[in-house]
Amino acid sequence: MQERYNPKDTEEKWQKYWQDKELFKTKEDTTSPKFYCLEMFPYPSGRIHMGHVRNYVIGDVIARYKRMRGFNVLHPMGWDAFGLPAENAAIKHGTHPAKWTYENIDYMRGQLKKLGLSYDWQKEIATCNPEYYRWNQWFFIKMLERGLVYRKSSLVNWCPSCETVLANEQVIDSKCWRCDSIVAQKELEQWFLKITAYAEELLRFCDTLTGWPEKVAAMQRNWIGRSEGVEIDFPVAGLDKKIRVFTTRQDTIFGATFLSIAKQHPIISELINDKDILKKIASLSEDPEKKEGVFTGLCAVNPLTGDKLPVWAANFVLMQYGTGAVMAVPAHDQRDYEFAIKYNLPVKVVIIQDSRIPGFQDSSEKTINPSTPRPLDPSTSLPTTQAYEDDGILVDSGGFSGLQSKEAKDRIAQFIEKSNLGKRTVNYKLRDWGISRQRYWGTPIPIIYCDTCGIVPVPEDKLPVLLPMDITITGKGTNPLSGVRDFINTTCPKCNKPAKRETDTMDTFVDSSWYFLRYCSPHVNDMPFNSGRTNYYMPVDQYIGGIEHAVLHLLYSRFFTKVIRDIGLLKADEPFKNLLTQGMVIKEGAKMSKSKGNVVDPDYLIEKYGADTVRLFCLFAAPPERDLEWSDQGVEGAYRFLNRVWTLVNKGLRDWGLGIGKGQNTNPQSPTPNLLLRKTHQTIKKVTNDIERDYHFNTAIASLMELVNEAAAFKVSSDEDAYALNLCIINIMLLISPFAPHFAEELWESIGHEQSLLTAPWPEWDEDMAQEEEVELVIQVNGKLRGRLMIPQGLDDDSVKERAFQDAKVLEYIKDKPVKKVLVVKGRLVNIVISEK
RNA sequence: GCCGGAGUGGCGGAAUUGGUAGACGCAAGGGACUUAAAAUCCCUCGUUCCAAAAGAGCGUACCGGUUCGAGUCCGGUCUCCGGCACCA
Repeated sequence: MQERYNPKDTEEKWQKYWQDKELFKTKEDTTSPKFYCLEMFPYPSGRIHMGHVRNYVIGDVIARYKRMRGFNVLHPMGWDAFGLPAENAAIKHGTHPAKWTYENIDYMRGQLKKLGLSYDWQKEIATCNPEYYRWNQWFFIKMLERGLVYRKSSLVNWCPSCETVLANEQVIDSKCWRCDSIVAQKELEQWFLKITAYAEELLRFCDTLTGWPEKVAAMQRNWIGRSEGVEIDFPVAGLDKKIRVFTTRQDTIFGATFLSIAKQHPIISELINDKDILKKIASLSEDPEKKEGVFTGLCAVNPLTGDKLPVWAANFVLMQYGTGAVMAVPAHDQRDYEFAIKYNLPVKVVIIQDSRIPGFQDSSEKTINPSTPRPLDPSTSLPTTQAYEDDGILVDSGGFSGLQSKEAKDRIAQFIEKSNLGKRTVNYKLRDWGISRQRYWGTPIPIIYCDTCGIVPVPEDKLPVLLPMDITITGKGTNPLSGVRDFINTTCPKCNKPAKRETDTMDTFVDSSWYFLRYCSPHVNDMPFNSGRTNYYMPVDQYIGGIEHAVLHLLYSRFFTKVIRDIGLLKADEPFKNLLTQGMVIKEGAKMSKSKGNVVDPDYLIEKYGADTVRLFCLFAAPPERDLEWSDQGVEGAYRFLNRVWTLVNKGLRDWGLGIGKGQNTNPQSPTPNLLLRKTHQTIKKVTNDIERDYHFNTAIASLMELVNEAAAFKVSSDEDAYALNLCIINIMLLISPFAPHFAEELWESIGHEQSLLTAPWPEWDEDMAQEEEVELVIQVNGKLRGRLMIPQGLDDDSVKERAFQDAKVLEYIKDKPVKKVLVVKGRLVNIVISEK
């Protein structure tokens, strides 16, 4: 063993060893308990960053730990390899996207290997490989057969910089998720996946995701956005036409004073001829801050009151949600209220506050502003400046007056259904997933357009539709594929006449929606995956990745899993049993980014300190779910720690013959076990429990540091001492191995092992050995700490009290004051309660 | 506005079931070794009172409550972070 710790040599040596001996190869048996450990695969952008390092190190520790615990671990890695940056690089540097992508993959694979990550590289996949993306096409056709795919023209989110469409989930704050450009709206023909068909199940199963952070499940529920209400028909006055509205507040229907409809509502083009009005409607503001409307000239009839209500086109009514029309109740909806004030429309109060409703507060002293007509404050009957949106008691509502909102909702819904005026409905905010992308570097959508037969899917046996490699990408104009004649021109599979191919490619989120299934059997060619093997490994036991995919990738994957289950290939209902969303790596309080100039280069760090130091720092500086503040000095600290362990082992080898089987426990029945031995057992227990308890590696490593500190201070003066220290150091090696694997292997070998440490089981602790014989007892007087003393473990309460009352300092506090009560918490403290006077 | 989460030394963070607040590490200060420096090792390190020690007081964003006892539980307030937001 070398005198000095030399990470570079050590790490290269063991990486080669692991590879040569195929130690990370997945076992093909399906009898032992399995553990599927998965980290979100990266986009091959060129080089890995610290966020990747943290993500993959966390996963690697879990995989290594579970292997030592005897699980059959599947721990794969691959590449989310289709995507726009490859095309941008092609435009900028004149390379082919495929070449650029595969070169990046090669470089990044090397980087991951240098981190000592224990992947089974034989399971590696890249989504841009035809062997992979043909199954995207296959799933697309299967979904088409099941009615889960359709094509329609609609307003879509258009990113002018990426020159492509984005799904709703991919628009963040009106900006493109990838490049932050402001997203525009554009009318386009698109292919959609009917994720809404699974809205109810996706929502319901959120409750079963107990291994997920509550936050992520909440975000998904929020995104799906279920709301119950009724659809009601409002006849158009004087015409045989109806406007159907959706509302969740049917209890306020008697307070409706007008209707608001979306400016794209079909009734506008159908019934309105006045060019002036049409023009005004068309030029309504797009700004969501400003409420604007135009009176259409139409009137509708409230089916419950018979009142005539003016119909307004309003810019804040969304055509995509509900029916594109709403009944406006300004007294009880803030938006309608503001709109009514602006256009001088009537306000009618039909709900008043109910003192029986929890949260009711009597507010009799309200400021009165009599200048403009306002609805009445429901509790004071005085004018107010806001709509009253809470539940309450119905007034002025015909036969429903006097009911509470909750009951009124039910009764009015019943009445509407019975009278054939409408029906109860459920609406979701979730919309179908538009997957067409007007780009080259993605999966071709397997569709053919035939003048005779129309839209024809490519037959299964003609898959894959290969992405042509012979292209030029200019970045100007349309999709590069539309210029490739050999690709576009084909024959119709039905009638054999000349036909054209679809030139759009799929959203790359399709690729990542099922890759975790492919990993289970990445080399099968007749199916997307082997069901037997996949059913054995699925669901993923631990999934690890960034919170940014809380809705996007995680929702799409859940959807795909359910569809594939319904196709009959999979048993699992949900893909990811446990989810860990790791925090960001930040420096100087901000996310690392090139523009801020605060990036840390993993290659440089590995070169300088070695991968084990980088791994250890990432794990020690914060628990995995929290943000990690990068600290160069913290890295030094991790490096120092490894050096201290190295020195400890070196000294042992030199001074007292550290090695396998060194020393005998000369007195195994000794009534006072060696203190170092006890600390060793306590540390095994602590490290194991910290890993099992939400992967709190930071405290696990802290306790290892404590043990190392004690071992370093320990003086060997007998055979028993040597035995204890020997056992302690061997356990340090085992316990540190998931965190700093090369380092542990090197030490393991240095004490005489011929087999890799990877074949060793995780150590177990002996509860008796870990037990303290004496514990420190804290004595409190009236809850304040007044003394400490050592007592034997398990001393009975009466003796504990007796000893507490022998403590001189404690007696001084008590003096002659009467003792009211004495409380004993076993093994911890005594609290003596006395009267103050 | 609604829904999550957080607030503890100079810093990152511990405190697992209501029971010794500040483990472990970083930084800082002092010392040893050295011609010197680096590395390494040892000591100090929440704050106030006191020359110091001993000791005592205060202290987990703020106010209050429950309890023998609260960083932890309850009610309210403030601040910060994340998500959603004309979704009828």
